[in-house]
Amino acid sequence: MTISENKTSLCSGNICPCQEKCPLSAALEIIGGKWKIPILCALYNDGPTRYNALRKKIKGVTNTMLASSLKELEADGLILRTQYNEMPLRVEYELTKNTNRLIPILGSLSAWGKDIKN
Amino acid sequence: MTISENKTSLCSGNICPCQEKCPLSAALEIIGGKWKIPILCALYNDGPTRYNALRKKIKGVTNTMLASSLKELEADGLILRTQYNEMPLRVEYELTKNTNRLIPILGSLSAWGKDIKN
DNA sequence: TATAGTACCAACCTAAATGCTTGTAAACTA
DNA sequence: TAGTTTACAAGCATTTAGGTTGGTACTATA
Repeated sequence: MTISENKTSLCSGNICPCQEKCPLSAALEIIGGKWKIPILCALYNDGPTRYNALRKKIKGVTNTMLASSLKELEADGLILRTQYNEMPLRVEYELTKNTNRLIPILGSLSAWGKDIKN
Repeated sequence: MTISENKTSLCSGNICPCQEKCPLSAALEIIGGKWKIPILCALYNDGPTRYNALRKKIKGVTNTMLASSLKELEADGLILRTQYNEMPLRVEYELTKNTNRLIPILGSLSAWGKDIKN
């Protein structure tokens, strides 16, 4: 019945639609939400950036959303938080190596999203 | 001030974080939501599939969600709906060419999502 | 002492996404 | 003619994401 073809697996062994989390859905959840991509893009474009500088660059974001999104991105290993105990306090955020491997994939997605509009 | 480097642009001209929609965010919105990826995976794995077959394969999906997700995917050009006026009515859904170009990108995302867990 | 800057947190509320239940049309089948 | 199957749709409830407001702790500078 089921013919085993040499297709690219989207779920690495598990067949989607899966009950347990597949890595694809996991990845999309990590970068999902309204502010994650703008944050990643800002850090990608400008390198290490301070909290308030991010607030100014990302139009419309609130303290609540920026702080919680940064926390989640840090917990997921996508960004690195470095605190300098100066006065006043300085905190810088930057992309990690994991995220740099993600960038070209997002680039492809962006190109696909551009094409599909035509 | 701004040094023009030869980085991959994620937003094709516009600099994220952007006020207007960038193609990357557009792409993520199209494939976002709880059921879009399971639907695409099911159609990718099994080819043209009927409505009720999708319901059985995708565990936990409701009629409301399946019907509305299919409609959105069709409106966005990701799936093709074909109706056969037999008795009883038969409707089949399948991926379009646009979606087939998306598959390898999702494969990369999946691989990245798998790696990041370690 | 007063003011201002930095990096956040917490409580509350709204709006959007998702879920549940029931209903319907069309056409065969017994 | 009643029942069955298929592919949905409408209405309402619930859950979750996101937004608003206001505040904290620390320290420097005037």
